[in-house]
Amino acid sequence: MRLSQYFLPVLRENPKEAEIVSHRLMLRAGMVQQASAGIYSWLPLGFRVLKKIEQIVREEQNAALAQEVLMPTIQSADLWRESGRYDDYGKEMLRITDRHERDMLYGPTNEELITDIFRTHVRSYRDLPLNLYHIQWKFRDEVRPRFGVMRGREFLMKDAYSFDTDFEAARAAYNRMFVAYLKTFARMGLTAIPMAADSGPIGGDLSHEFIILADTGESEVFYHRDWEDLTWQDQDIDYAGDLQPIVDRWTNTYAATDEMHDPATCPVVGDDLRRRRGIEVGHIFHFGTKYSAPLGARVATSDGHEVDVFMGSYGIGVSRLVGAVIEASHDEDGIIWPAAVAPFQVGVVNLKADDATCAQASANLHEQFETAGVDCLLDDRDERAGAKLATMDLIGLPWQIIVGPRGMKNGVVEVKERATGERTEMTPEAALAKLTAAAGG
RNA sequence: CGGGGUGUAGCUCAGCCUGGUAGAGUGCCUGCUUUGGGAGCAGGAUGUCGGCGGUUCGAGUCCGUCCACCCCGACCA
Repeated sequence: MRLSQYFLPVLRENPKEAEIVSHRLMLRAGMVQQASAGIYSWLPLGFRVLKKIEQIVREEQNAALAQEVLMPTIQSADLWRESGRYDDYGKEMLRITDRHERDMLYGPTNEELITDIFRTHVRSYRDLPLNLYHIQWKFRDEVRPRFGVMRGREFLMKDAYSFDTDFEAARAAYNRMFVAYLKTFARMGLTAIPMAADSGPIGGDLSHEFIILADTGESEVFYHRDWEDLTWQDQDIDYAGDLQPIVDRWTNTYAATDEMHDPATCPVVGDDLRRRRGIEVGHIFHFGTKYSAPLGARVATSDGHEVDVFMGSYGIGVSRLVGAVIEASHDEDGIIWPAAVAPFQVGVVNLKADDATCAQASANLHEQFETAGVDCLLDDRDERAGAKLATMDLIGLPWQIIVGPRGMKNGVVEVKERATGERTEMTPEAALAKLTAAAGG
């Protein structure tokens, strides 16, 4: 993509409505535009990142034996009356009336709909286990939306729902999602710490929030310092096998949100106990028959009984993650995208647009990256060098190739790694080879 | 939902107290000079001063009312 043709409305100054860093940077980098409070349009750069994150989530859900469906944003109130939640759910639920005066709502969540799908089609234990997920926009009419896309009213979310005949099978389903979440966040370059969460009486120990650490996080978290050395080692997971050992390994070390943390009973003391802020990016929990019972979602067991199906639900805040990644990865010059979610892998900067040698060399590099399947943004605008470099730092592509007349005299370009600022001179061919390899192309 | 605040050019803001021709910086357009970290000079375009009502000879400015947005708290993926 050539920047001269790309819609990237960057701002030099901070819009005043944005307080926290991810919100500021997303507006300045031309990723989103607020449409109204807590509701955003996604511009090309932001949309690319959103889709990258969504795709990673999708791939890991599929790998973990979940199947993708798509449920609507607008739901009928009838199902919610059946589950008893129509009156319970407060003003966060956006209620709508259609032309026939029927009560409708913009879904804040999908337990009712998915349970309806299940009860309509599934009658036997032989059809289980089953896990259905979708990635869809939701709406919660928060009193006070803030933090940009991290706490919007409209947000893109993945939620999965598992169905099992008994608690032990439900635990296995829970474990599959637990491990899938570890893999998902690790792929995005994030360390997400699973923290025991309050699930009420039904869930037992089967409720975890996945929290990434960031100083601007919304909530306070406590954890053993061993977490700082615990990183996910990529490995092939057999989702049909027993995942309990992996889950145990990732739950044995203390970590808790402030609601769950009790200094009186906390097993970690002194320097070992770390206290920081975090952002919740995922939440998984088992809720048993809470919805299956009122909605009549039952299956026949092998011995001919009928049981209310055991369910769990597993959410990931996809649009929130865009902001969360930035909170976790930026500096004073702008965003620093982890490669896996970067909108482009490489930015080629032609410092001098009217220099034939530079123009040729940068255009060649751009074309060769595209041919190699590496997303590349070529800054071919007739701008000052400083402005172009500042823009490139702001939008945070993992690698920059700086092509200028000074280097071209010696046949070299400069390769800059955004995260470290480290610059190396090399020939364009070497730069191409290095970054194509780095991008896994 | 309680408390506080802000709406003036694409963006950041001054002007309002004390009513009298709509401003600055940046961005944008044109030209020239520049060209390795947001350049210099010259010229140019841009506003229903958030909406409605009122007071006044006259309202961006005073009064009323509505709306939008932001911040703190409570609440939440």
